[in-house]
Amino acid sequence: MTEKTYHHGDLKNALIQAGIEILAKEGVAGLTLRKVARRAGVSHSAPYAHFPDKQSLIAAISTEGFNQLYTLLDAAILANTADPRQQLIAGTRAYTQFAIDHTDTFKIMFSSALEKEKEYPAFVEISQKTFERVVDVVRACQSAGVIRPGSPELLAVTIWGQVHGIISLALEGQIPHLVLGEHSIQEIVSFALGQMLQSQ
Amino acid sequence: MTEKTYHHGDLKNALIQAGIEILAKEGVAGLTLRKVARRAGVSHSAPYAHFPDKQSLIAAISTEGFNQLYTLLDAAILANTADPRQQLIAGTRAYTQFAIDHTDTFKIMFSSALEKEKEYPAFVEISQKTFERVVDVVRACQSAGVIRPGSPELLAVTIWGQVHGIISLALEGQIPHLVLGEHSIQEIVSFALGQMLQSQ
DNA sequence: ATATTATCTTGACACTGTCAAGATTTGGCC
DNA sequence: GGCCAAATCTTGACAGTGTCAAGATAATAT
Repeated sequence: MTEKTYHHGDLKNALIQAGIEILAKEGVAGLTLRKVARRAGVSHSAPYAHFPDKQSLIAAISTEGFNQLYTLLDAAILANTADPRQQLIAGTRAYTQFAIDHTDTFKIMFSSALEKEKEYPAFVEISQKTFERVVDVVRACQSAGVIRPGSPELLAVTIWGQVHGIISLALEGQIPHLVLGEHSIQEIVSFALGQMLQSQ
Repeated sequence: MTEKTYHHGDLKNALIQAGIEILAKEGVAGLTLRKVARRAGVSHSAPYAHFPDKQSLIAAISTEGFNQLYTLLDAAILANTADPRQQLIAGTRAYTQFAIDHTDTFKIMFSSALEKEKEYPAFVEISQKTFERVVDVVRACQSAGVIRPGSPELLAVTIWGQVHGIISLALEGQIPHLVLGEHSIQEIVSFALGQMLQSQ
């Protein structure tokens, strides 16, 4: 339903989709406005009818990435409503898996929008919503005595930061073979989270 | 001693320096080979006598960034030889401060070299050396009973990952105002580290 | 049905990374 | 010292990029 349409269809979504595909196949460096247009079967400046500039397309792609991430995260959390600790573990696992499965989308989500980030309300919204979901779980963990009292937002930043940091270092090849040779990313993240929960 | 030299001098270092300056003033997006050449007072393709391509220049800039980071980190550690826990705290603080003071250099160090990273031995070396320094401190902490036994490399990844992750999220504007409004990055990192040490 | 608007194409511009060819300088070697 | 080879730098070119202006085409509203 996104490609049949005659002279134009919902190009906007087609462009976002094309961008995600290029990202997956050619990486961040291969993501070009003209290439996206080509892949969507449209002239090189057609995208300007839908996005004021490249940054804006990237923001849309990032937003879509966050939507997918949120969906996965939410599903993982909902699948473990009985046990807050398990919600945190499953959520973390989902987050990590998303980064592994969509490496370059993940990279662009957390790198390019930059300071102009606030100019894209949809991005800000889903980004905050995602964070809020983490805070929810932290609160549940606090109620269950799994995490000690204190600002759930601050604690969420702490936990999210650790998971995010380990993933980032791994994706950039910064984790030495000594470690990555013996443990998968999931294992390292899981170990770190376990350590963190132990201190509560 | 880097600029007097007649027709050419040690252009290589001048280019690296120019790159760092541009990074500081115009950000990652503003870092252009031709701009670097211009700033070094040289023609647009002069850099090719010293770097095979742009990636290589970026690798050199990143390497220099790591050298500076290592120096700061090492100084912080050496200033607290009496107390391993304090070494970890001071090292973390130095790392964080470097990221704050040289945001775009920090970003490029951990983002662009990418998979080709292994093609730049100097980068790999200082990068590993820096990590080893963290491992050293972790070992000292273990000896002092500040950190529990276990693979110091894995524990180092855990700690470094957390610090790095919080910094990354902060630099990308991903930490909500609820948190960043009340605490500085240094405070958040410090809080996280304190939490981590408590679990040992 | 016509006029307005949204969408898309074509063509251009400055800028980028990169390469080839030539000029200039340096250093080693007689 | 003077010459030759290598290193260094300049000039000019190329394809590719993001972006904009002008025009063509389709959809929508009246």
